[in-house]
Amino acid sequence: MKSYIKDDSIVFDGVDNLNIALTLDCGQAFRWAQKPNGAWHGVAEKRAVDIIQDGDKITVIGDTDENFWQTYFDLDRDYGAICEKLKTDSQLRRAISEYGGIRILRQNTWEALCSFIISQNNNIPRIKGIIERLCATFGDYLGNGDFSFPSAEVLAKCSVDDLAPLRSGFRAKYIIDAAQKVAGGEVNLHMLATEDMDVCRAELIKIKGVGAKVAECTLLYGCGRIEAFPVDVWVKRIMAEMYPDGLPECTSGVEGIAQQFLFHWRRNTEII
DNA sequence: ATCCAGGTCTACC
DNA sequence: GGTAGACCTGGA
Repeated sequence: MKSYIKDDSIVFDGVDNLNIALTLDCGQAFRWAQKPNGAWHGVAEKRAVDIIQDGDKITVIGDTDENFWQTYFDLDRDYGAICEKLKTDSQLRRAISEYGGIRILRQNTWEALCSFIISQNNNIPRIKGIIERLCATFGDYLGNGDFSFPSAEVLAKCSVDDLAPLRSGFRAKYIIDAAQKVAGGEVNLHMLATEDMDVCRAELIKIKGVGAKVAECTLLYGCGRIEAFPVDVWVKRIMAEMYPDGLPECTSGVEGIAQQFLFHWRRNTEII
């Protein structure tokens, strides 16, 4: 793969194992939407961009920080090798044959934590709406109708009443507790990329409204921890139906990537 | 109207 | 230590 800057865009040419539509619209990020012209528009941290895919060529329009987007799309990880290993299992082989272009995004940790707190006992359209209102109300205006994701410091100063416009329901108090603990240093997000997984889980669960599932999603989508394994109702079904004796050995160390393929396959396939 | 949505907290065994 | 029930909101 090579990458280069052209005007206000970055071009990644020769990208393997990346399907932009699948990756941006598979429930791991909530701020991307496809425009009528086919481009994917969204904001990551303070960067509002359009993204276009043409075969193995990805163009990021509106930003020129190659390193940021290379990391965001996890382009330094060898998904080809990981998928080969996972295909040892026949059911994963089927899932990968249909959803092989999904990559795990390396999103900002706070943004992922906050987003998955909002996701609990909720549905995707409403999750997106709440996050949109969160950014529009408390984020910085970036122009063209886009807003940055608000910092923990800003939200730590808010009350439950301040968050009323979000219509996030009982989750408002959880967002504030997370913001206060992160901004105040009681919860250290920086350690989550490298510390022992059980230490990381314990750190995140200090936050009210963060249980095993949200903690695991934060580690997987917000810290690059591909060994994290979020278990929700769908994954519970998968485990009961397909892996009653536990995950196959080939998923060891990359459980989160395996989970993403299986989750998507199970949700989108009628017949088991 | 009633149920449900990529869960978690609380109360009680 | 483990598990029913409640929980904001809005679309089906």
